[in-house]
Amino acid sequence: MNEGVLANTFGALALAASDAIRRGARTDVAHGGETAAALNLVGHVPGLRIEDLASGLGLTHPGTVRLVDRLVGDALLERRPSLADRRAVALYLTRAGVRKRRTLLAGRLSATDDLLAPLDQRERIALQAITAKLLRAYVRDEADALGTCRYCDEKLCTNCPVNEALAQHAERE
Amino acid sequence: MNEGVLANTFGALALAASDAIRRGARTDVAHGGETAAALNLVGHVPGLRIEDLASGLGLTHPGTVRLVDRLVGDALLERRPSLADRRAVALYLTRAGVRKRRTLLAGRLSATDDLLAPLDQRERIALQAITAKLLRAYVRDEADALGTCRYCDEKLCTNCPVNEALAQHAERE
DNA sequence: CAAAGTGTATGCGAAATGCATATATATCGC
DNA sequence: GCGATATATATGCATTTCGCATACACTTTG
Repeated sequence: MNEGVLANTFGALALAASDAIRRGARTDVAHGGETAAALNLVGHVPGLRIEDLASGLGLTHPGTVRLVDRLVGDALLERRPSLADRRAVALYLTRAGVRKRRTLLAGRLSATDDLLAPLDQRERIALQAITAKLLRAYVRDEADALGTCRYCDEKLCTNCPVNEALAQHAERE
Repeated sequence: MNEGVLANTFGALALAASDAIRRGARTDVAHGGETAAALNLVGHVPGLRIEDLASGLGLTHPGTVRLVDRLVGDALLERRPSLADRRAVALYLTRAGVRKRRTLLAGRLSATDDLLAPLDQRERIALQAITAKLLRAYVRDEADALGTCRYCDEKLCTNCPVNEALAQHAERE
């Protein structure tokens, strides 16, 4: 079998899935770009600093500051002083932010579920094994993890690479 | 196995793949957004009208007109009068556009190949079957096909849904 | 304690896109 | 065949998101 065929087909499917995820996020959050992902990441890692959020989102620091401004303006996000470093801010979801994130994650899950609906049980098991293998190989450091999993629901992630990277990070300290 | 786990992991992997594809496109084309996808679609469907390009890209018509302006400004795209309908414009790649598209497709292929590198032959065969099944179920009409396959290389697509949809469309006429 | 480094914020501008609208051509009903 | 409606493209204007350059506060290091 020609190798490129798999890469091409898989790329198309990945694009379709990511489109569906972004479409849902856009209707839920009232801001475009990476705003929804930011909300989700802060929910996953409470107390996250803006600098780390920026690297997870793949944005510049100033861009992320403005993005945080938008979410704070919507009362979904809260800046608190960081205890460890008085320069930094610790980001937390407000109660409304927590609710919004639940909506967001539910929408993403249902969109992805719809896409996967045609698969039978055998295929699901095979795809799960392949997907886990690829994701694990792809994610190398903490920034990768935050970026790749910026729309993830950590409750649905066995051996979540983000949590793993954060744990390794904590061990180093 | 909890169903959400597969959807969550697959969503993360799809996002990673789509990020990689877009990153490559961004470095190759000098314009962001859907510009690279437009270049690719016109290469796939020479003579495409702006209206159909817009639906494939998921943009409004005016947005697409401006996008075409950019590519024409770069001498990658050419507007020609449509023979069938004198209101319409038929879009074609210039020679430079053809070259650019080749670069674009090569980059996409290598990025996706890298992502899939950890898989052995058995896994590749399984993933190919699953991917083809999902893609076929997902793509319903011509607009879907243009959108989902807007970064595809039609040479690497067995039973390409775009070509199939276009063929059905031609039959209806 | 001074100097360099790090985290955040702001002024300014650029790029991509949408909405409203104008114009040319096509199609449909009568 | 002609007028009304629909369709394809284009343009003026505004908005949103984001980057670059820079300023300021705090931390770390020598």
